[in-house]
Amino acid sequence: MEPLQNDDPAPASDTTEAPDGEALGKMIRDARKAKGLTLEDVAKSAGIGRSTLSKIENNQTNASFEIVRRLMQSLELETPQLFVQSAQSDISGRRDYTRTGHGEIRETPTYHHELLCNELASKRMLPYISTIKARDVTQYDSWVRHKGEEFMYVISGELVLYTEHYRPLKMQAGDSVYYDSGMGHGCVSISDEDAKVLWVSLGG
Amino acid sequence: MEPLQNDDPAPASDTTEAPDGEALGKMIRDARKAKGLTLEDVAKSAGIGRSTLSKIENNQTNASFEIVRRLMQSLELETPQLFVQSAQSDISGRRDYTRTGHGEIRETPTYHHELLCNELASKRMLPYISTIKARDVTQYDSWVRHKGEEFMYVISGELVLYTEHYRPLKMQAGDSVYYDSGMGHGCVSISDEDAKVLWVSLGG
DNA sequence: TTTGGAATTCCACTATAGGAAACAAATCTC
DNA sequence: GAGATTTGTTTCCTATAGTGGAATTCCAAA
Repeated sequence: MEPLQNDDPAPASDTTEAPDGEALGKMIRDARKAKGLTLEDVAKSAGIGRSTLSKIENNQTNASFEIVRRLMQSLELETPQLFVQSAQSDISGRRDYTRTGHGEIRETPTYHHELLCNELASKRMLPYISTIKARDVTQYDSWVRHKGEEFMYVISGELVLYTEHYRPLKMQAGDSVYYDSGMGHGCVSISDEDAKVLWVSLGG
Repeated sequence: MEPLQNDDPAPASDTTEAPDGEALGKMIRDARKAKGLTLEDVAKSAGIGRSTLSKIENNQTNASFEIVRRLMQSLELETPQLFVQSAQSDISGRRDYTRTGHGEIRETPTYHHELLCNELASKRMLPYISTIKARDVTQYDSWVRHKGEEFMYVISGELVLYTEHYRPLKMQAGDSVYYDSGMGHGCVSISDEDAKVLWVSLGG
């Protein structure tokens, strides 16, 4: 399995094999870090000792299957916002969230993101649904850039997609758009209800 | 939102929670039997002792991750298959509201595809909307394989996604799933209305 | 039934996984 | 800045995973 920050174009092997000793530790550490959890947090959640977890992450031990299984559960069951951290590596310029303690992630006043898959390390596309607060224009002058491509589909609501190179695009439920996400982009809801948007992002 | 796999309140033993060795041993044994191999064959191939393998298959030991990994390789089991019952499945999806248990149907439909972007040559992802004819089961015995990954989001209707390696997955509007499209897959609408599905496909 | 290969159990033994606690290194308070 | 607190690493030590070998049971075919 690949690290969480899979910037690389990936070998696209269709058969995923179990991570070898080295990859396993890194994968677990990445996942934990991505959620802002401490060794103790995860260890306790998985019902193991934090020293054990430390050794596993550093590949100093050959963990039992049961332990690995519990760790996977613990790391994937928590908050679904795991992706925010991993996607952050692609975003240059601005963070759209602020971290509090213990893996909780506070969304911005404007956006609320919800990841649509887990086991990010093994996936190349990143699908998520964003709720865009109604008529919130607090960030409409700043946009996001992250190398790669992005597909967007409006589930509900009405919004305007602002981009760096094109004129703003008014969109309604059912509309969709495909663009290079290296180009600055951002959304503003223009109706009274929050807009719900499905995004599928592909890193460059 | 909850993971799709967790929508089955009833038998936690089989679906969601790790059957704690029970399933692991059985899975390995089944795989071995399916190939007509003896304990010795597999043990030697995986570089472990016969007695060890016997214990693992009978859930009399908590095997190490490394051992399980080697067994997997020997038996040509892929990670998703291995973890499908213990950890999160590789088919990971989310639903946006609760509902009751699901049936298991293995049928396929007729599709009508609608591309959501043009200039395909310059794009890596392929987004399109498919209308799946209501209760059309004409192709129930054939599925599609194409190297790469695929994300699917149900816009409306009710359908079952059946795949080569996993149990059929009942899905409703708002549900989504991410899977390796090299694995055989197909859909069938199970309600009276045509199902509308958004697909984003990424070639290998 | 007999028979021969396959599977399970038992045994003594070694290596090590995993936990507790000590330790170190940051980070936070006042 | 000193002390307290938190996070991660590194000792130990015990429990057990994993081993080959041999005895025993299982099981299907002759």
